[in-house]
Amino acid sequence: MQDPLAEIVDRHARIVHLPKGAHPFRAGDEATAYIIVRQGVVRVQLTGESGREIVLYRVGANEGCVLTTSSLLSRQPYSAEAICETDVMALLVPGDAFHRLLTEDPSFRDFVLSTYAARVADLILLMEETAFQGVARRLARSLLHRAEKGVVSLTHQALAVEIGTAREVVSRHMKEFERRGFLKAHRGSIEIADRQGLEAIAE
Amino acid sequence: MQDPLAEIVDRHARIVHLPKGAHPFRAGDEATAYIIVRQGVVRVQLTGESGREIVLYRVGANEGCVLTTSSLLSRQPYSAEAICETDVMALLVPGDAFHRLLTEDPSFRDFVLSTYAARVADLILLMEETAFQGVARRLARSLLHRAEKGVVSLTHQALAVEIGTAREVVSRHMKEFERRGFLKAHRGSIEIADRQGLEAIAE
DNA sequence: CCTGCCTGTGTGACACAGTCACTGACCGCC
DNA sequence: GGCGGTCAGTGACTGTGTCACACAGGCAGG
Repeated sequence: MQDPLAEIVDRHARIVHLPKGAHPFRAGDEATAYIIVRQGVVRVQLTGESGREIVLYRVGANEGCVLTTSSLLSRQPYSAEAICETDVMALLVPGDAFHRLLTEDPSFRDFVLSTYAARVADLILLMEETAFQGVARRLARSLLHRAEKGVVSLTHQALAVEIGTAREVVSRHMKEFERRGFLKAHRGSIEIADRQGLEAIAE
Repeated sequence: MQDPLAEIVDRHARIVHLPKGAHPFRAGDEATAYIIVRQGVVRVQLTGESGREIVLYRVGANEGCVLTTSSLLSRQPYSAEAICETDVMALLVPGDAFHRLLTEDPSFRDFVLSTYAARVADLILLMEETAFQGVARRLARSLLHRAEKGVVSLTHQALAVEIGTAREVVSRHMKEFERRGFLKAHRGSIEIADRQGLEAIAE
């Protein structure tokens, strides 16, 4: 977010601090304010009746949230939940100010619209992956994407939520990946041993 | 779309007529104009590598298309394709005029934003259904939703695309629904015999 | 009228994915 | 060292998707 926008928003927003693990909103809540994350990361995910979950997208520093925009504009309750993956500092722009700024402030409008456009494309991509691609491929991609210095510090359960499947399914594929020498498993983390092998699975 | 908007749009748009079956856009195309359907229905759907398809949403009379908005704003190519389900009359607002109107014209902006908000919620709902719900339930809902006077004039293949599964899977469930007396099958259409039975499956 | 041909539907065999119930392995803490 | 909690592995079973093919209805041309 550019500085001129920051000034304007600051005049209408209040700052909130949320600890890691907090829920900025849950499915069924009414949207009351537009959220702009200044520091930290918020994850937005769906939960099915069976308890299975899937990550829709993340909101990082100086980004807004599509679902919040949508809920504010349509005055419908949220259909997903948000979880702070780290401690988060965020700006809340109350609903009426949000509507006013959208009308009156071109830079605020650009900000909202640009986050919207990017996320819609992401959602369609996610749809395509979950609907048409196998678990092995999605898992390999997720591992490559979330690796830092060759290590992915996530549990099987967390990876399952990441790609929208069940933990057991992830465990089975991990076992197979390990057997093929693509990675080494540890408790709570995965060490990538053959990046190219995984890339071949991910295409 | 209200009349004042119509006037303004008319000054910047050109009218196109598309026959049933035409493709307003395909995956990979660049968005060049905002589309507003005036008459008819356009279906927007994804196609996987296997050839399997899933309907994302439909654009009816006096509605705009989220994917077009997203593509125009982010200047990314389309990730899905559009198909005219009927003969269609539509307005095309060229990209530059779209951006200008978005800035200058409040009613055009409201129009674009309101279709956006509604569709995002739809997409999330679709995501939830395909990710977490069984085929029987989705199929029952689709049948109930698309029934006109107790008849659904769609082939098994078309129903499969509707809910994002394979034709054979639909055929199997239909057989089971028929066995249970919920419906009677004909070639190219289905007659609903026990609405409440289907509603029980759909929950 | 018979013959193809095209579209729509039925089906069996199989692979993959998701669920359930349970076991065992590792970790930190008392 | 024992205990409880989290993390991972496994087998059995069900549901879903894919493939290959058979069959049925309708339509067109000879």
